Amino acid sequence: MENKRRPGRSRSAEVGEVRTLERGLHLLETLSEAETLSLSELARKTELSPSTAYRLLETLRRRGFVDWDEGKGLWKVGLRAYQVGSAFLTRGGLVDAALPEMERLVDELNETVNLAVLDGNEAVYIAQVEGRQLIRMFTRIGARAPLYCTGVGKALLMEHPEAEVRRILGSGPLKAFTAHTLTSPTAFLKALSEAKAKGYALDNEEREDGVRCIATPVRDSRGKVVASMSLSAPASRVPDERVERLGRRVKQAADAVSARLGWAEL
Amino acid sequence: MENKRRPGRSRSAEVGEVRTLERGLHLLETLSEAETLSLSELARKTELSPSTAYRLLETLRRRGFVDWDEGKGLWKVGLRAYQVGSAFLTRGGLVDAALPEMERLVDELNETVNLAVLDGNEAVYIAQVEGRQLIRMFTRIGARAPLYCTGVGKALLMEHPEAEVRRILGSGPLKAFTAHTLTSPTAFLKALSEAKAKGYALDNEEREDGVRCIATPVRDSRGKVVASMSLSAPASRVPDERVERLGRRVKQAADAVSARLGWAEL
DNA sequence: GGTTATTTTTCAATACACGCAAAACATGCC
DNA sequence: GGCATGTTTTGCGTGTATTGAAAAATAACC
Repeated sequence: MENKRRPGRSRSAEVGEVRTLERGLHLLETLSEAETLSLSELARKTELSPSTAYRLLETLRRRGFVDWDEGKGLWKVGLRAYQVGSAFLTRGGLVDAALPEMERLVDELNETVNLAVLDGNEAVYIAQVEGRQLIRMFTRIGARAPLYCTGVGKALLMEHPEAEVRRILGSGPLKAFTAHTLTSPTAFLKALSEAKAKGYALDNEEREDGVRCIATPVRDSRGKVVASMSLSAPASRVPDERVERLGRRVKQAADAVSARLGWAEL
Repeated sequence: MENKRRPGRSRSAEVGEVRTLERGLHLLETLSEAETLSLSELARKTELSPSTAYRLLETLRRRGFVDWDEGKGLWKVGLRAYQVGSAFLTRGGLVDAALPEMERLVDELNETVNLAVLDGNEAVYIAQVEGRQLIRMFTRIGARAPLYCTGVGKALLMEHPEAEVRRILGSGPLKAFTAHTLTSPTAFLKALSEAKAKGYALDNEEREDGVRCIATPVRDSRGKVVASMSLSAPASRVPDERVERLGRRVKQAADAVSARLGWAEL
């Protein structure tokens, strides 16, 4: 009685294996890995018969997912694929892409990890994985924070030209949250260039007494900084001699997310 | 004897219509247009039976093209779709060629600059550099916009013969987005020929109240219009007396991109 | 102009995607 | 709780849409 449903099940594939669609998607993937390919190359790489590959490509072309270079009979990824794909980032996909790495960081270091994006001249937290330590950070998803006194803020600005950073900061002295807050644009720019040199940004109790953050940028497939990832912890657990190591580790995690998004470093 | 092959041919589709794949792609498109959708909503919108939609989605999910929100059974576009789609940008180098000029424009004028291409009878934004002004445009990368009420749209149509423009516009009155929208094909054609004469197209709050755009075409090495570049700003910052100057400047930037692509004017 | 390598089209056979229907699962409502 | 309504998932037989072989067109090479 226990294997009553076996016969039907074993017949062919698992649920949700529609061969035709899989083949089409495989063609798309293959195309995206190489710049351009001819039909025969594609057929070879995907192990499809040329006629099948041809018809599938033709279907993809009609829908705009691939393009055909009239001149030299080569196929490439099309505009519609780009459009559909770009929905990923705008629909909160960044968080999905980042969460696994963030969780890994938390598992390993047991401190809270945040993800933030730039909005206007503030950082907005869009994801968080909490460490299991008793002490909690207050940052919440959706919360906003100034750029000049947070790790995520610095990391988001790392690639911006100095002139623009100055414009964002404004001219006046910056509001001090703690005794450590950098209140002059010039001091901030100096800290920023140090961060750039090291590859990670440090917030040394600049926003909140007793809290240090280490942050690095996350890039999209074109290398543009679209977010930043930070590790926040009580200053006591981030002594100077540990900063360098943590910085490298956070950078590694952020880079892994960037890689996931298709960024090929250098 | 002459219609010997009829029976076989008329039986079903044109060459290159693989229904299963088309349905899968249609699901992807539908998903990319809405935030997130449930299976039943998707099935309804795509006019597929729930079981079919389910199996196709399951296949897309296995490949990472869509994701499933475990919590509240909703589907969304997945990471692999993004990865595959972004290959579109690294292919002709259009965006690479344009970004530096776009950034220069933004540095100089401090307004948002967009790059769009023609797809069917719509414009699709493929790159954007945001100005540092507080006011934001809503256009997002990957978004689509009508041709008749946007700067980029007009610029894309500038070289098209009148008959074709008419065909694209259709016969009926065009949907009005604002009080300024040109709703008759004839009025639009007049505006278009003015744009042609001046070398740049103006969108005078035709899509959105209070927003003006100035756009010019970008050409490939053969002189064909492959994209258009626009500057968007609050109408208050683009008074009539400044339009001419801005138009020349945007044209200069777009021409520089065309040159980069190998176009030698005249 | 023949030889080889591709891209398209034709065509018949059958594997496969399909939709129905029913089962599992989830919600709400009295 | 139990009954009703809605959605997601599985099972299964049917018929058609997808398939690969092979041939026909096209191009590329020397």
